[in-house]
Amino acid sequence: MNSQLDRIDRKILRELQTDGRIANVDLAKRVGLSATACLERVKRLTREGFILGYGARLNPELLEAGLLVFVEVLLDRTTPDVFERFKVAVLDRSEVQECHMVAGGFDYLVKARVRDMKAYRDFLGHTLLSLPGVRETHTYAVMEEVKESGAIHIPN
Amino acid sequence: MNSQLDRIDRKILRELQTDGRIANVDLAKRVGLSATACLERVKRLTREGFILGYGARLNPELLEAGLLVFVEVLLDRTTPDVFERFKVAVLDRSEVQECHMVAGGFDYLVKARVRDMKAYRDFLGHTLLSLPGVRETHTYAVMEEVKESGAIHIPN
DNA sequence: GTTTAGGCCGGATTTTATCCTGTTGAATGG
DNA sequence: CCATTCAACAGGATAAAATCCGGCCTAAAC
Repeated sequence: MNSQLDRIDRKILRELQTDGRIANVDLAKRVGLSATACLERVKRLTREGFILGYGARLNPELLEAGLLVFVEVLLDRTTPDVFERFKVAVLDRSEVQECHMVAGGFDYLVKARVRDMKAYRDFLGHTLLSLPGVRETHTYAVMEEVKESGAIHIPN
Repeated sequence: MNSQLDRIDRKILRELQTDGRIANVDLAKRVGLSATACLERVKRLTREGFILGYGARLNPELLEAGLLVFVEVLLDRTTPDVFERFKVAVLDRSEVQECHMVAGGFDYLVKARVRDMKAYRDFLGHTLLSLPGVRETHTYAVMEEVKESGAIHIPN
């Protein structure tokens, strides 16, 4: 842990990660500070880049995004610009929640949410496979989301 | 899209997903409502389960979680309770951000953030491989995070 | 020993959330 | 067709929170 963060800073980050909309007054009580001191710390943590922003957690089930899929993508490395073009395409597609370049048996791992299998077929065909340079894909449909917190662990 | 959501509801969800800490007054201006009407909608969206909560987005680079890995896990299906025990273990480990049971060539896909490769070795050895019933794992270390929004797409 | 700076607190002020009331407009039923 | 009902909204009043403003304390620097 960054030594510039003391116990209270870390507690603030944990609390805000859990409930990003907690009132500063309540947050101050939880961490044992006055509202003023607490607010100053939150501002500092934001200024220094520890806190990147805040967001609502939405329910994919109710928002026509009930099917979660992971797709491994292998590119044809002989084609110029494939990596760049793939990135641009992925950034442009709102179904894609995450895309990571990985070291290992393939090039990119894509996490996408779509309405159903039909929507996934469209996504695969119209977006992924229509890109030149995509040599191979493997799709894994999620049957059960065991853990979804996305929270970063912050030690005490 | 769920037909009970109108254009304004969807705009509210988009705004809150982007900035979960926007003041209700400002949100109301953006969506073209009075503060009262806007607040009522947010409460309804929460009551009906569209909004699950709010969270701060933290910077993993600064929080000793700079290495992102995905691990495919194949379980030994002849051992009783393997699935249940695996789930419990995964829920207990704070490095694990996500864990999904998938259909395909393996059983679980785990997303974890650790400090570095050394920490990952510990995680793999002490957590994953020490579980009885884990037959095989494949690790993919992330070299570049192309997209990380995690945002759910909400049509206009 | 004095100065300086950082972090904290409590009270004052501004801003925001929340409550309350009345209006509008659309749908319903006589 | 008109009266009734209901849902959603707006605006003002009040409660709560954020933010600002000195002042205090401590530790480090000089």
